[in-house]
Amino acid sequence: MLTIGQLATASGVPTSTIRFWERRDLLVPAARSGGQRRYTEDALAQVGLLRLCQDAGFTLTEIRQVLAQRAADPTRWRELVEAKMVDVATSLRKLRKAYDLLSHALECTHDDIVKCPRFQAAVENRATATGRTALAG
Amino acid sequence: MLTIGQLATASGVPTSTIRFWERRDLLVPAARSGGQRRYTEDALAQVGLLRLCQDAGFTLTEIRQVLAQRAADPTRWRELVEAKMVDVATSLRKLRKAYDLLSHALECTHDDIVKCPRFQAAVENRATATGRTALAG
DNA sequence: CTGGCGCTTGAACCTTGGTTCAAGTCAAGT
DNA sequence: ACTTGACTTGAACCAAGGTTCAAGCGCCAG
Repeated sequence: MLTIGQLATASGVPTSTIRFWERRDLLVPAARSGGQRRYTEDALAQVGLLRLCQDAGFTLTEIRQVLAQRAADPTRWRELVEAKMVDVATSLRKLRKAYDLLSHALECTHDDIVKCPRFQAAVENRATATGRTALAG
Repeated sequence: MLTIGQLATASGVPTSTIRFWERRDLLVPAARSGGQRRYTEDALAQVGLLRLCQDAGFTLTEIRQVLAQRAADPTRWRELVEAKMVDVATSLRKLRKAYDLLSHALECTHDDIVKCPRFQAAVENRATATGRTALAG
């Protein structure tokens, strides 16, 4: 059995965070020995799962839902995962654009980047995608 | 000349955010007419630049630095941009992994994902990459 | 018995990026 | 003159995801 400190070291997640997650119902309350938490190796996988879910862009609230419905309601679970895949794909596209724009910023010969047509196109693109209504001309 | 409301509509950035950015020295204080801010079309590009920098993952603090050194110190400016490109590339790799893992989660035949070798490999990978020291066996 | 380490708790605090609110000002229209 | 609508300010508030702190407990070594 691991203490919380050992679990923290093994998983790379601070003790403060592990307790925080338990308070937030993301981890089942650990067994106690003399008031102290004791973990099995399984907990390592649980903690790892939480970090991976975070990497995938789930908020803690979403993760709680996913976990709750993991075994209980496979249909709903798949929906949540599929929805998140769409989010991730969107983020990927945005990040790729950002990367291209950064790399262009290094190449760009315009002395002021706000005059660069490529930059202006990107702004324009973003603005139209984000609730702009008036002044469209 | 645009009022702040018109600029907000044109750029897709709320008035509250525009004022916030000005307070944070990310926008030069607008000219005033009877106490009210008045903007030229240039401001539209400035606001757009801010949003694009955010998309690229710069924090507001970083953006302030980048802007401050844009004309003043081209060398330093390139460094900041190059450093951010590295960050973005890292984020891209992580997101791709997350995406693959999500898609695998939908396919996976293991009834509990924490038993799936692919999941365990991902956890292991993440843990070793994140300051793990003890219990490496 | 005393240190000291690692654990416990709840509460307070932190950072980032804003949003909302109260109270007031300004310009235009009728 | 009065109303209306958009604007002004500083201050308070929000959400997420933690971190830090004070005060105290359990247990082992010396």
